[in-house]
Amino acid sequence: MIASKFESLLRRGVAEVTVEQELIKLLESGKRLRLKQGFDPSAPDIHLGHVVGLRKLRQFQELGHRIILIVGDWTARIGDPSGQVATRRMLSPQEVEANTQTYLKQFFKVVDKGKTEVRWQSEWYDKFGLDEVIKLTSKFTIAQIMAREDFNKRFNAGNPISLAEMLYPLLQAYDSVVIQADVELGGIDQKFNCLLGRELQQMAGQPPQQVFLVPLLIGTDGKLKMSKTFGNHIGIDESPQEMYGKVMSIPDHLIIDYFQLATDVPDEEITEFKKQMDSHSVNPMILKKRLAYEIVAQFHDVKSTEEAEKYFSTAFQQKKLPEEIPEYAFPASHAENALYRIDIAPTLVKEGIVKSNSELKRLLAQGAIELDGNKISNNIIDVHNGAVLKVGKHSFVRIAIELSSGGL
RNA sequence: GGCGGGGUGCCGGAGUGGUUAAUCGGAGCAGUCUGUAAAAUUGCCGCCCGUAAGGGCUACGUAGGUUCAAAUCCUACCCCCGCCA
Repeated sequence: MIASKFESLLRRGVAEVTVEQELIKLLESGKRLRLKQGFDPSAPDIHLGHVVGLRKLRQFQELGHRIILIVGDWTARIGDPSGQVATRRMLSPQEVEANTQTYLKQFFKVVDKGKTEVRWQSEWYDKFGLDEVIKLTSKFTIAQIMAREDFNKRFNAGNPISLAEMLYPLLQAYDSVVIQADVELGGIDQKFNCLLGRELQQMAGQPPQQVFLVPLLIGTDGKLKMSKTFGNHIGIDESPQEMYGKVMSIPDHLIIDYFQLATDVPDEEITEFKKQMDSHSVNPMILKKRLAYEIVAQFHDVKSTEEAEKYFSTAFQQKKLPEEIPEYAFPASHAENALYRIDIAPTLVKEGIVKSNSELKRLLAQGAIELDGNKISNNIIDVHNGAVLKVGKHSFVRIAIELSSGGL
């Protein structure tokens, strides 16, 4: 039985704990635990999927434990072999540094900086000699490595696996030895690497770390795990509006998961939500708005969160214009009764609102562009200063007339 | 070292001399519907010019060549994968 004070920590938003009983013992011992979490400075932006684990880290911190954040500046060179992505290019030290700073900044939006120790793999791997590499690699067999599911799949599919990739789990495991981790936290896809850490620690005469695995959050597409590569992520550095909108666009079946994994909304309430959804006694959209609020409020202040909510309501639900519309200059040829003739194409393309003239043409043909609420089909239009263009579903542009001296 | 297979658009994957800007699927974008959900349905989906019809340019690993005409044939080179050693 889990002691009630750890119930939520060990149950909610947890995929698997190895070995649970031992972790409970550790928690109860009153010892200040060293929790390890690594990251590769190759893709610096943290998204909601990462937050699931980060929130756990924070919970541990609240219990007085210490986080050791490993900057994987060496493993980043190899590239995490999860998935079948091709070998990544090596990053320059400058890139690593820049990515790390971005990462840390975002990381500490969730995790308590004061209770975190940041360590770089280069502290130990820069000095690693070939003899040590051989020593390390000789502790494991090909069969052990091939037991890893994704390697196995790739191998059987005839896809290449470089030897360097095999080194990846070993390096990650060795990190645990160096920092003497009590617990390693990671996504469920990290299981293999984390378990290897246990083995290596035992070989080194250390008590093996407990492995705390969190589920993978499904991305906004509702199918794949959230990842920047898949373009289905909600970045924690995004604006309140973007974030709010993205949460609103997730499929209904993710709502409960998101509540559980990414918010502090109490379990009882979530259970109630689930009941309501199952019995169709609530419009899921209502629950989603609550969800969006809860999520955005974690990364932005209350005021901006409320503004984002309001923006969503006015701009999308009531189809009114949002309050803040970016303004761009449109050169006008001539004026007549305060109407200016402009060509919207150059400015829209220049500002990146549409990708190309061809793109704009398509949008026009498909009725995707509105001028003050009316669809337009031509890029040459007569407008008054301050008119608003809506391009596609998301973009609004306020027209600022710019009179050219020459005229057209 | 030997033998075999392969490099096509964002991805997967057809195509083996002209009718191919390149079948099809996925992703994406947009319209309708709606709760910026799902499902459905329609259209678009290299770039540029043109209101349009249409025209031009660039593109099938790289560089040359054959041909009126090449993603498709030839030569060289680069890269990838597998098997054998």
